Amino acid sequence: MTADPETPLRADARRNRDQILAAARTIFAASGPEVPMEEIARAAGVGVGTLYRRFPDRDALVRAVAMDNFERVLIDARAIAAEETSSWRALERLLRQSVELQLVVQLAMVSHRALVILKGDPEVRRLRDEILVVLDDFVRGAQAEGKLRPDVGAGDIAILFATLLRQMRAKVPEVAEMAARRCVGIMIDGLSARPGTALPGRPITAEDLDPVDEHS
Amino acid sequence: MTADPETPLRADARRNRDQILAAARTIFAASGPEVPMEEIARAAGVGVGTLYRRFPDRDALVRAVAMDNFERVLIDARAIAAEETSSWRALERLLRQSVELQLVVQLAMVSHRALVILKGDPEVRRLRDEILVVLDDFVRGAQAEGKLRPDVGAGDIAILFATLLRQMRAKVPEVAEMAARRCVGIMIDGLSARPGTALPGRPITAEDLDPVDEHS
DNA sequence: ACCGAAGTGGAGGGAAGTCGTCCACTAGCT
DNA sequence: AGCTAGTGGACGACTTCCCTCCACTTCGGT
Repeated sequence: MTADPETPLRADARRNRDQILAAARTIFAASGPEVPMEEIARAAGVGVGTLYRRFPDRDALVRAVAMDNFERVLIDARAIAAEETSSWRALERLLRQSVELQLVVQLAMVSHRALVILKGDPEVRRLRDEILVVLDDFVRGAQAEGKLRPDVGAGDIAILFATLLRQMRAKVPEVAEMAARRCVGIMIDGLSARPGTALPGRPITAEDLDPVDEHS
Repeated sequence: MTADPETPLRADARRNRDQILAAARTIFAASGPEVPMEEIARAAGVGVGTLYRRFPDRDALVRAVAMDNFERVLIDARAIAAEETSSWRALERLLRQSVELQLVVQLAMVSHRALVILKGDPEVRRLRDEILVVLDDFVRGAQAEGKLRPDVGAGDIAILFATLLRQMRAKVPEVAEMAARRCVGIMIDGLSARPGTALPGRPITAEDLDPVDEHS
């Protein structure tokens, strides 16, 4: 999707395609994979027609965005793995960076609709699994270092993040419930006092919750 | 909404009303405040007509559910406050209980649509603030006990949970972003190894992520 | 310069899904 | 037994989104 066009694709077309992908990534991240196609087109500065010319339907777009994102993350993860010597540090960096780079979408894609769309695609699957492999290395490594609690797996972390960064639409009752409990457990530990890392910014107070305005 | 009907309301009508509220709570929690009214009616075992008779429109229902939930939580919180001597323990209990009792909705209600609906209602507002007061007590108390990291506020926790239990639809860029970063920070601390609480269940692995099926 | 192919945008037909009303009918209360 | 509150679900109006279609613009090679 990002590599082998049958025909080289004209310069401006290429640019538009990228803009669409970028816009879609942002918008999907913010509002889920069900936003009107037109909104994406507008954000990308193109007409719906162009959008549909490049991506036959919504599913194709979702797939493309997913691929694009997985690729970025995978590249990041590998770069980190190469640079960092401590697995714990690597893990930490990966997670933090994921937030900044809106990995959100990527894991967040686990949004029922998107899930169904991506589920069948073997390419997406493959990429996802590669990422999980790297993540798993980090996890095991960090645990060997004694920095990461031994009772979590790569899945825990993936879920924890997917859930935190976006909602985890309840699905499989059992797993989902347990996952929720564990996340809470982890977070509670994260909250309990001890020489941990300092949090960025300032404490968010009850007042800060109010100024949640509109923009539409 | 839960207290002073103008007319006593007939026995079965009362029952239906409660069932509707219960169903709505569950469904809203699972799928957000935009689900078709009919779905709620069906889940409650009544016809749409009945639903509309009791709640003029969607907003009224959302409001009622919110009130109902806030009330429950407030009662719970106060009960806990009375029973528990340690603020940290109280906080812990409140948070865990919130998951089980689907406080979800309640904080989760912060879902754009719902937010707008509830924003204006002073009654809802009042309840919410009362809850925050109790929560704030817990927080300060737990911090005084040295059990809770001193650099978080009641807002942090509210956001952390609202976000974790349901998605936090990005809104105010600045606050939301900072909040996200802090949540991550907290979770990372929660993840770092140390004599913390044991997590329930077993580690969730990468494989566990797959069996996410449909049901529709 | 020029021209043909590639690319573009957005109006609009049509499908899907919701809302909330309306009313014939049922079941509580006295 | 009778009166009235309460019930359910069919239904028409409406909204929202999808994606096609095609007249028009732009690119890029000669």
